Amino acid sequence: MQIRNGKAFSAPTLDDLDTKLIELLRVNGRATNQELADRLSVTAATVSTRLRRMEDAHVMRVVAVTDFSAHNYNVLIALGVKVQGRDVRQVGRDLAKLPEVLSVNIMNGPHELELLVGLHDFGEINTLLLEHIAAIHGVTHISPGIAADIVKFEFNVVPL
Amino acid sequence: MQIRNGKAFSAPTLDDLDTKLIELLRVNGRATNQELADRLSVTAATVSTRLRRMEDAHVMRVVAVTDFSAHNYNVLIALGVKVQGRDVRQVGRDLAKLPEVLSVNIMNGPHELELLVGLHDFGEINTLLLEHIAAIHGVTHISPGIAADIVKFEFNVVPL
DNA sequence: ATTGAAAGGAGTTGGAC
DNA sequence: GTCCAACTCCTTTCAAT
Repeated sequence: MQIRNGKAFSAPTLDDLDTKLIELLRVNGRATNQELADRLSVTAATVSTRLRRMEDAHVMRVVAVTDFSAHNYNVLIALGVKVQGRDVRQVGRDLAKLPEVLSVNIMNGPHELELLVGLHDFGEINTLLLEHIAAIHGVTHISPGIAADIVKFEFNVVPL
Repeated sequence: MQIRNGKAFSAPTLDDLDTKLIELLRVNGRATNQELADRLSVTAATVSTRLRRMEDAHVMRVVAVTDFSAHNYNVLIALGVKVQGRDVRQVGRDLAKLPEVLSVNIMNGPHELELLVGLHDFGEINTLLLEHIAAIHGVTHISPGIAADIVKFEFNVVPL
């Protein structure tokens, strides 16, 4: 359970049909209601109702995703960031606004924040670190150099 | 440039219209072609052509994403994993198959792999660590306990 | 909660610019 | 590459079960 708009909010239970709809939309988010209906042996009207219900309940959303190459992100780097004198979460949100920053995790470790950043080339690393990240209030230390490669990036599970 | 099906493959350049279409589909992936067309002052036929072209070129995809709560992932944990005697990438792929594992990054640091895992509750942590992760060939050490919280999880940039 | 039918709306294709 | 127009197909609504 979570709080949304100041009210307690429970996600409705997903039955078999809901789950199967999500599964199909994961493969093709622009499949027509009719196509989904045919595949699951229900009517398009039912699909329409179910999808609306899930979207309204913020259980599922259909969105466009793009390839790394479409953004020309050829270099992927993980960064540890130390924070002092400011709320960690707030610093994290500031960092998250940078377009190069793909993910921001708050950690209980030597570095309060851990970032995954995408760059067009290695030449950008200094600009990014010095001008963009180090410039943010509260950031006291950056540990770069730990090049990362992504094996799995589960975009199907996101906070909405 | 990348290699796909044994052939050199260059993503087509995205012009203004393509970019704006993606932007709109990021907000609502099930917007109708007509709606997109109206907003961008072109015809639905043009939108149809552009979307097909981008999907065929694997530049963009529209997919369903679900909320953490829909999966009942209430606990989020980052894990460092040490690997010995086996290819790191291969171990990473094995770990990626576990449903709890949301992301797998290959790192050049003390831990060769870094995972982000989702759990239904803290009680699951022992099962996950001992029975699922430690059981994978090549895994020699796990550093748990660094609880994580996600500020940003950029699902809009994924390998397709 | 699902259905069926009907009316309005949307998608695609081919030909012209 | 975009548009127009026509045809086909889809979406939504509402009464009924």
